[in-house]
Amino acid sequence: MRIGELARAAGVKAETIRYYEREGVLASPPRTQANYRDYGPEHARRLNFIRRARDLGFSMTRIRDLLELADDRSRACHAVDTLARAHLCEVNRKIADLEALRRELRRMLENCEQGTVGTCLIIEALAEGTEA
Amino acid sequence: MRIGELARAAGVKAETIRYYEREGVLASPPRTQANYRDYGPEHARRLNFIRRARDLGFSMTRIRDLLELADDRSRACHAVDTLARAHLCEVNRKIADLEALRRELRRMLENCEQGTVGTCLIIEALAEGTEA
DNA sequence: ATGCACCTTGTAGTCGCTACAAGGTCAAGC
DNA sequence: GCTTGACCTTGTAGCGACTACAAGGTGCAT
Repeated sequence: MRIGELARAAGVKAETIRYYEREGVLASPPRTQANYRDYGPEHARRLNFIRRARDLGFSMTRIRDLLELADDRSRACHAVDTLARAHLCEVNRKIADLEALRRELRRMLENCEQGTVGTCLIIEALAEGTEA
Repeated sequence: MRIGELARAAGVKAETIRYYEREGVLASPPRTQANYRDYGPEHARRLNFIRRARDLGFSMTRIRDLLELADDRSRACHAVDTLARAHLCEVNRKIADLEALRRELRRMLENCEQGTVGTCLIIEALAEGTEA
């Protein structure tokens, strides 16, 4: 698979893929005789992971971290444990925040259906509550 | 409340707050006689909202959008409906992705407790599945 | 053999901050 | 009264994660 095809499949620009390679989160693929990058399904899966994780607000550093967890089959258990636990914390917080936001969006939609706009409490949904 | 105090309360730098003001997502507060910005609890709530939304991977444009939903009490119902529906979609997708990631992190932690590291399927958790 | 879509590297620009410089404000302590 | 030091002001420059563009090579179709 050439870079353009992979880019379309993952919904990113070819430049972004080359950027990920430079940054070391996506392995350099083999090259064709014409020096074109030649990707396999493994690359596609990894790229999808990176995109989704970025979309969820994880930094490149965090993602590098998660990928190391995924790659290092020989890592000691307590290291895996510590890392995974930290990530789980962040994930839980994000889910809680998103659920609060979802509740409020749904409430607004219900009000709308009944013709009463009512007050919008989107800000309040994320203003305090789940954090700290 | 002065800018430093607000910054500490929200966990951001004072520069970030001034940046949000320049960008028009946070209203210009009144000034003291010494020309210092003077914030109230309303500003704090809005700033918290912006921070959490950014952390959840929403762009400034999306946030501007959501804040307009919150601010415009006189908006027509079908406009609210369309906007809220689009946001709800994105929120649902993010929650689904995070839940997949959480399942996999939890599974790894369980394996760890039993001393068997096993294979890490973090990438697979986000590689395909919920999207499209 | 000549378009045309695609690839290559490299550099510069954008977005969302973040750090730093140069200077003004003000309460506390001498 | 005067200095010290924590805070504020504006402005400009840098960073992380892309994104766009330039200048040129590749390869298949007509």
